[in-house]
Amino acid sequence: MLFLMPKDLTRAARWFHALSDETRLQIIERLSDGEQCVCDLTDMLATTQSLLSFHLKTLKEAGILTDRREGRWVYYSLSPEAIEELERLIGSLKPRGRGPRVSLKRCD
Amino acid sequence: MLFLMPKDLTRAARWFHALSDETRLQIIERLSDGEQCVCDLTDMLATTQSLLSFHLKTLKEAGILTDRREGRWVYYSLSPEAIEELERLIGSLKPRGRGPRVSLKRCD
DNA sequence: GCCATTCATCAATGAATCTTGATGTGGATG
DNA sequence: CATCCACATCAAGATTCATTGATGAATGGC
Repeated sequence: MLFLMPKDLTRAARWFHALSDETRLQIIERLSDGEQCVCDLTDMLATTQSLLSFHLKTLKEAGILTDRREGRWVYYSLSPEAIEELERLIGSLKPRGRGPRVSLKRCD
Repeated sequence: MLFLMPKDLTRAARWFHALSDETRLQIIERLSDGEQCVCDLTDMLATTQSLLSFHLKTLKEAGILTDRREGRWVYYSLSPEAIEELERLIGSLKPRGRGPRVSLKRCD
């Protein structure tokens, strides 16, 4: 039986929460082509600067993005490790063929 | 450039939201060994029956679980298709190597 | 130093979500 | 039919989250 430690469960829940917003998914979409500065993301994503900053922070705190300041500008990019981690996680959610397709255990 | 249609973005956000709760992840964990009835899940997961029902509904509406009634009992199980879909989705979030590791575009 | 630009943060509002406890529903049993 | 059991649903309160608008911090140009 799979048994994620509570700490991992918490982390997983946080990750998924970070991904549970359309704007944040759009940000990730944009970043999958490479690094972008906040100013360009603002143009592309039709949000306010303040709101975008909030979403970027959410993704960064979840470990999905990293940022890099260069002069006045801040560039965000995807953290490849995080995405791999997510893939592993999803994999672990998969039904193991082992168990009977239909429960043999009766409840009465 | 990846470009998820808005409808897919919405669906993806809903999926991730369904996975963004520790109790729901525990439910999935339990179900990855096979079908379980609600009564057993209640025992395993230290929640109230009512709350568990709420979370099961959330996962079911997201398309992650299916249910099957048998007499007085209801059995829930993971929907394999949904998990595969999720894997594909995660895959699509991956940074494509194509873009420059560091943005070439200058902002001034 | 002074001002403009880029981005982050804060406070306040409203919306969505979680949680609880009570009630409802459908199946089984007698 | 009456009752019990497994589960779902509902209403109400608590909490978390998204969004807005204003302010703050850091950088660079003058």
